[in-house]
Amino acid sequence: MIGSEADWIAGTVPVTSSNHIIPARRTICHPKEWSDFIPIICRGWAASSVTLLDGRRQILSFLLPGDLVSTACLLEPMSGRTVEAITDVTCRKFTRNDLKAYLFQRPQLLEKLSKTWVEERTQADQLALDLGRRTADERIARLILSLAERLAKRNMVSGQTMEFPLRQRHIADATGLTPVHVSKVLGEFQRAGLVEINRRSLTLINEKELRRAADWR
Amino acid sequence: MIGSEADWIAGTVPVTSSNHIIPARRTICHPKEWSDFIPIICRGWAASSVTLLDGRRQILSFLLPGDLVSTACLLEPMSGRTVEAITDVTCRKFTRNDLKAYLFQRPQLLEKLSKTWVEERTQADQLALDLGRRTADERIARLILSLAERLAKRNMVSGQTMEFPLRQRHIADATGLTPVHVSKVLGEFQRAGLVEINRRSLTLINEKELRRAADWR
DNA sequence: CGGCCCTTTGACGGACGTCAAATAGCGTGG
DNA sequence: CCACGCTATTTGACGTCCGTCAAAGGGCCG
Repeated sequence: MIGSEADWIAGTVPVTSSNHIIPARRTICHPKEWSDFIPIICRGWAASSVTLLDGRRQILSFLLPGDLVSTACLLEPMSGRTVEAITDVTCRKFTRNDLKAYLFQRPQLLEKLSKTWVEERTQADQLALDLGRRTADERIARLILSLAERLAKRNMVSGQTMEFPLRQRHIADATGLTPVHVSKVLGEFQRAGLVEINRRSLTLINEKELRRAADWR
Repeated sequence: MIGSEADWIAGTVPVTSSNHIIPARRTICHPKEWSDFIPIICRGWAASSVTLLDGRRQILSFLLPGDLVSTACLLEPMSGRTVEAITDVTCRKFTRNDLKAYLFQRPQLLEKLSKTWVEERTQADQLALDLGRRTADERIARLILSLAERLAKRNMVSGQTMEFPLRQRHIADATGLTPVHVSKVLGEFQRAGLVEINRRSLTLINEKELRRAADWR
């Protein structure tokens, strides 16, 4: 949990919290039950998503250690999202009211909060751009690079390799593609010597080329 | 500007502001120049979008009278977005610092702000779901319905017909499609008797069926 | 009248989805 | 340890939705 985005809250708030351990594939928050608690991920990976009745699903973000589920729901409850553990997850739940009271007495924390808000908004904008206007290759390459970047900030990368517990259906749901197509693209990436994936770990072999494929910057 | 989302700020804030008139097709805010001013639309339609170097563009939201450009950039500047007038637009620009000072002294306004934040976040989630997981027909139908709903809140619908100044390329950029395909889908919608569009105005002929096409609820 | 942008339409192509079958992992229980 | 059942991954054939390209017509304005 080093250098993560939500340190300013996880580390500093002396507020009632309770710890939980959720096994992989179990849901952490149901779309209805966004009521009074705000979870922060302490260990493991999770996904925050929205789903249609017929099963189509869109992952909005992956949650890594230190991440708040969404800063937008800090002050007001927000519904419709499902948060689901990808690996076994340890999380801590804060009660919203305590957190709110605490925050409103510290303007400089609100400043920090609004910075985080802007970041989150920017992420959302980029997601829309990706889904609306980028090709499958670009989307997947960008997803890998952005995860690598976030993991690096948390010291969760050694050399060029990192833990990578995502299933291809997670990647598919995050990029608006099908698992089959994801498999094909990842296959090409590996055959082209851009990355290597095995046993739940990913290595960036040719980061430069991967960035080119991602149209990165 | 009746019943619009940002009334709580546009109507109540006694803060320095300046009025501007921007002709159609002109840009209101450049991606770089998000510095110190926050525009609110008073009259006309605008679009807020992000673009890639090669010209691919994604519209993130349409701005109607009363709309703030984005609540996320109220307290902190945010860059990367372009705001562009669709019709002639009258807008008012507030200076961020004044607004900030004003808000921080009124906790109940901050509450209101955070409610708006949640709404905006929910919109963003739905946009991602649309772009990632819905068909062209669904996306277009939903866009029309959501605009109709927003216009209705502003008393800008008479009967079932409303001003509708969007060009098909706006719809395309908002839905992640091409203008050509938008034309085909709108053609089908009209031939199927769902809507009628002419001379920059739109009439809902068969709203029920349109909702079905949109998979609306 | 001429130029520009928008819209419509059709033919064609390509990116991605669907379906299906084969293989590989992986955890569980014997 | 093996057997098993489940879930992931891979691969190929095929289909479809949507994009591309091009041409023609319409509306608007100088």
